[in-house]
Amino acid sequence: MLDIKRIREDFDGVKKAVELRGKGDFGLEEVRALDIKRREILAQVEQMKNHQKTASKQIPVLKKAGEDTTELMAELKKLSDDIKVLDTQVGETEAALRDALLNVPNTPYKDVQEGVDDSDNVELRRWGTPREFDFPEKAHWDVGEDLDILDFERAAKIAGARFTVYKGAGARLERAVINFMLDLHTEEQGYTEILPPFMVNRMAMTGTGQLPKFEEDMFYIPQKDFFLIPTAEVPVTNLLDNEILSAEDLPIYYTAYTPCFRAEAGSAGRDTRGLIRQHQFNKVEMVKFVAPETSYDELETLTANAEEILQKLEIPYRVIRLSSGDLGFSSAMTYDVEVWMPSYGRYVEISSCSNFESYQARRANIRFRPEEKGKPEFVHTLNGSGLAVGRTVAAILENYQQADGSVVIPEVLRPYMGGLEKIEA
RNA sequence: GGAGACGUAGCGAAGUGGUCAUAACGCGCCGCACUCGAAAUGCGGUUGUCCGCAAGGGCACGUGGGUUCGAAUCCCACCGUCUCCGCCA
Repeated sequence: MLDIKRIREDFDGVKKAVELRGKGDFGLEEVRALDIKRREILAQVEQMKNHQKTASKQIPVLKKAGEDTTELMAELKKLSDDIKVLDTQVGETEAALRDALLNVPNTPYKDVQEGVDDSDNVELRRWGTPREFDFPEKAHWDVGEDLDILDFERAAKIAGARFTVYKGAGARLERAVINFMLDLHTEEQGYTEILPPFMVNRMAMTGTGQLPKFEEDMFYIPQKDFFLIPTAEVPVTNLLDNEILSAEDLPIYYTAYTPCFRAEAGSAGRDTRGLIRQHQFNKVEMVKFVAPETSYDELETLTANAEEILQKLEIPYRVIRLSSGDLGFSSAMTYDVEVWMPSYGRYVEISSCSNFESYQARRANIRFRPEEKGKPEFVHTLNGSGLAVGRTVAAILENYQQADGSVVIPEVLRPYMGGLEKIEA
């Protein structure tokens, strides 16, 4: 969430920045009103508490001196009741303020171009050249089914639409991709591997910004008030919630493989075939906790770390910067990495790398001490997919397919496939 | 799931209704003194947050309620940890 002091001191600036996202009102006026109300009541009740405290301490003294305290106690009883009423008001106002604040999105970074939606996104660079096929290329779901390594029909029997069963070399390919990505991040890029819970509580979901606004996108376990994680970002970022790190601890780089669960409410009819949009998919995620002044440099290296995977897999991609209107709720700036998908005839998102600045850190209360004895400050958090595994497998199946229906295994993955060079029917 | 114990500063731990919570005591850490230097010793310092221009004040003893003039202390609920039993991979 945003700093209430910043909203207090630069209301118009914040309002203008938030409105770059379009999509109407974010309740900033309400935030301002609640903030004022809260401070008014607070000043009053704190003064009363001070009196209550001082007077209460007199009671044992007076009693010892043999004086009658009945009258004083009656007076303080009245004061105590009044304080309770005001305290309740403070609590309610504070809760309302926090709720309102949680619904205000992050302000876009200065480099983010103003825009309405994804049509205003800016392409920054391309890598590789899309392959020219000398045969009619197939979509990955056909490649997979023809090779008997993907089974969407049987997945539908046991679960429903938007699920996949991987089989044989397909299952192994998925696992190979996961291991390849994790090894690259941990052995060459300096990340520490985390294997977190796949379910989290409400507080964690609020810390990274999925709640309260996007509850309908999540799978929920009412029995325990748990949510299935929509991304490893949630458990891994919240790992450090309510902690104060020392300056030497930073930067912290974590990477984690997890399945991800998304209800995909509101995307009925979109990407209904294949691996692109599933209720459950695998992803390797990178998460960074860094000092504020370094966070935009860290975003560049984070994105480069994701790109390196596609370079090593030798699959063409491009990098775009999201416009203010396409930016995620908690993000200040986001680069998407998009992989070339022959069946789509275009680039498809495979990674999203974002700098959240202090927005998540403030929600999750993740701080560090810039100087030994100094005041704690909020860290900056970043994360990026490195990469979406199902989409990577889809891209491999499409980009590496052969005229005879087989699929050549990218060289870097062969050690993870027991030396297998090609998947054949 | 059943029974019990516990949750106070970085750690250990005291406090069981009042004028003890920047919280006894111990350890750790930082500074100073002593020393050529170190150890030992001595002295001092070691939470965060909110309101306020400031002076100053409020809050926090796992979390949330309740009782009371006053709660770390009494009561209720929840969360977590540990032990035993049951079940289970």
